[in-house]
Amino acid sequence: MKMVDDKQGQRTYSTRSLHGQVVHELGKRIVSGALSEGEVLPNETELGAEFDVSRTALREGIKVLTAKGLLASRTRTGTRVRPRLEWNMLDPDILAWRLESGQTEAFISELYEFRRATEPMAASLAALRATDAEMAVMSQALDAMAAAGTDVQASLEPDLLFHQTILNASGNQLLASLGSMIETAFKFSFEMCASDKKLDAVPSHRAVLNAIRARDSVAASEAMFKLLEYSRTWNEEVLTDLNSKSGS
Amino acid sequence: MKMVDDKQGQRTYSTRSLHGQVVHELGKRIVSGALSEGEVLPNETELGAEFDVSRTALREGIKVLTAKGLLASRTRTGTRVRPRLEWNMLDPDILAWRLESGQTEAFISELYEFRRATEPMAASLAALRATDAEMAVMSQALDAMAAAGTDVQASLEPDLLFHQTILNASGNQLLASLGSMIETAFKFSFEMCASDKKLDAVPSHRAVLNAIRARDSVAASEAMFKLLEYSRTWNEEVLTDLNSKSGS
DNA sequence: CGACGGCTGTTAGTATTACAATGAAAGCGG
DNA sequence: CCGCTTTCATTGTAATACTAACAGCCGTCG
Repeated sequence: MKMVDDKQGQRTYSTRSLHGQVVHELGKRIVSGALSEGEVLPNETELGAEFDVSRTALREGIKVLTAKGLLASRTRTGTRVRPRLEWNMLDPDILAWRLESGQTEAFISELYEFRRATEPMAASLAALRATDAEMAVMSQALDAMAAAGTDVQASLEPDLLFHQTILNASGNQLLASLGSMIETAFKFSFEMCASDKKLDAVPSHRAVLNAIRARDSVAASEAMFKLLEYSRTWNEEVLTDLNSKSGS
Repeated sequence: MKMVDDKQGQRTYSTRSLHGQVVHELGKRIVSGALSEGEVLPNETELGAEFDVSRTALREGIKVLTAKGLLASRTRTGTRVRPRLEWNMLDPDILAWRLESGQTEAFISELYEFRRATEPMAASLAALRATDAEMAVMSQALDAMAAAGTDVQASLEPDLLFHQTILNASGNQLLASLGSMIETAFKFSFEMCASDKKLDAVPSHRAVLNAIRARDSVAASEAMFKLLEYSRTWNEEVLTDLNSKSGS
């Protein structure tokens, strides 16, 4: 029997390899602000020594972060952290790092703003374009959520599947790649679920599915909007509960 | 005197370096479908020979594409193209490659769907949060557009600035990083602008700015929505014109 | 006969070394 | 003070050697 201690998620980059470790360690430092915008990193040999990896492995790691918009290298000048505005904030790894690196509340609020903009649109498109197979998947996911009852943890996986399927069913590849964003939001909920606050997400999800089945794009959009408002409210209540408990 | 034939844009990865060339060449092949999902690439020595670069440079290129979700490497099995669903479709480079690689019409339509979801939201948030400085920038951009008149090309740069500033003013970093998406859409308009169809984008933009100035988030959202519909209609008309001209 | 388990070879991963190219900054000449 | 040259630290590229992982083969054993 094998324990999987490192829940991988959609993370594009595994932490197994050496350059992968460099990516995640440096990535977290940058996103958390330990390395601030414009700051120049030590040169490659020094940095390699610090991480105890060869220059090769280090450079591969740097290239990955460059691809995500976090770093920029130039000869003679060195490698420096690019301004936050130029980062690819929707990159799955960056989302994960932001979640792990403080400012959680503000970040979650950003996520919900973004979801409120995009997911209703996805639902409305899904109402027009979803295939029978996709609706079947959504239906099964809904059943699994119902079976999980008030066990928030157990219901998160089918919940994610439900949302991802809607995104895919929108027929818009840009919307479809927002799955990683939702997953990040769920990772947060997962940590919050110690609370005794009850959440019955099934009805709001069912409303969305029904609207899609009825090919009613307006209703689908509205139902999804309500779902998100409901979910956000729950998250905020749990959060304020936690804060009041820890406060003095 | 030097000609800059390769207009750089926001492109995260320059094509100057060798591994950069590998990134763009392989990236285009994958996005265009010349390399299809699941396909395994030749091994690193062979592929290096094909591009006439060392294994080092090739690997750095591959790492970049892996970071964007296009590739995945495993020992013994080799490097293979990941399924489209797992690509980071909002990555600036991937957007650019999609634009260059056929299916343009469908892609543009996706872009507009996405913009219709996000930009009205950004405008409504900007109405609540924009600083005086940001509104000043928007105002100047608007003036520049007006000065450009019906010269679509000249008006694109301030137009982009206008939209980017709204995204930034939303105070939401996720929304802010959609600038690259708008830029891609504009790159397309740029190519279309040979048309004799006239477009006066200034009034619709002014309406957005006025709503933001008035701190009216609902009006800002609606004005942005109308702006996008107007712009989309223009693009489609130009496109059908072109098609009817080239079609026998 | 079928399932299991070790062996083998291919492939990516890492390390080391050496050298090339770049371009910022110091130095120099006018 | 300006503009040209030279310097040289830093990233970029290459070549080579070795390590680690692991899919698939093959032989053994139940």
